Amino acid sequence: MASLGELERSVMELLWTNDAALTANELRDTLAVRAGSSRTVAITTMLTVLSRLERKGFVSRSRDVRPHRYRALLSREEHTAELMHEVLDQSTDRAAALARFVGTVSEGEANTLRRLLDELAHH
Amino acid sequence: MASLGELERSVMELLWTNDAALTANELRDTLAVRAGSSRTVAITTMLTVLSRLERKGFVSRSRDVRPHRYRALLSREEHTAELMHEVLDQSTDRAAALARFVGTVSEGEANTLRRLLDELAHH
DNA sequence: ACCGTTCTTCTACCGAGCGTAGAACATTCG
DNA sequence: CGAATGTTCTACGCTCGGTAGAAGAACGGT
Repeated sequence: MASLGELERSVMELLWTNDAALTANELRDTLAVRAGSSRTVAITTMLTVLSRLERKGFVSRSRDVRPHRYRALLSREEHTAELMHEVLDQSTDRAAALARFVGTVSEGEANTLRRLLDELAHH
Repeated sequence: MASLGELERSVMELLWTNDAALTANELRDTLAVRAGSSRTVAITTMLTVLSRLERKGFVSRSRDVRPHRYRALLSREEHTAELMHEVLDQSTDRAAALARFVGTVSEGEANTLRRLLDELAHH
């Protein structure tokens, strides 16, 4: 389960909230603004992080344009769902784990799940 | 989200499948047997790992007996459920994330979820 | 075609976390 | 008490993530 560092995570957050593919400089600047200049990194730092994210399979890079543009390979929701599956896969008794999980969700979230499963049943 | 290393994880696996509280030596020996002697660590290594797991809040240690005995604070299923919640908490749109999750679950698991939610509704 | 500017890659350092275990200290038992 | 057993202290090496400079590549204007 490839994990993310703090800066890597911040970058993914930006990519997840921006549908368009962004450049390293756009990401760098947006990050600086969003985090109140407490997060102003060198452009090379941003590029290193993006390369690592690419290697880990979190972002894709358009090499045919200059400057290169990056975007998230999965949406934030897809990513979350994937992580939930990975976590669940570590369990030996999936049903038991699901039971614990369901047992600790809020009433509202339980209803959300019921509705989702209902829709699923009706294709 | 405190994460676990490979050896730490192996130790937790042993503790999760053993209801009784175990000693460092018992864990060391069991580990050696289970992993076909490819995983024979020094007893001090085991003790270090257990101390770290204690600090991280994964195991409790009985200091009043000698040798000390260790056991998992959460069951494997509780741990899995907790991780699922942590993952879900990282999402901005929980319902959307749940939708993705439910959408990628097997038919059998969907039925398990329906049954669990049903039981939940009937207190 | 040239040169300055912009962009990318290469290389490297640091700190933290984990696997690893020896040395030294503490406790128990015969 | 002394030997055996158990625990803590300290420390080293490795990998990973944050960080960025130096060097190389490509572009844009004249």
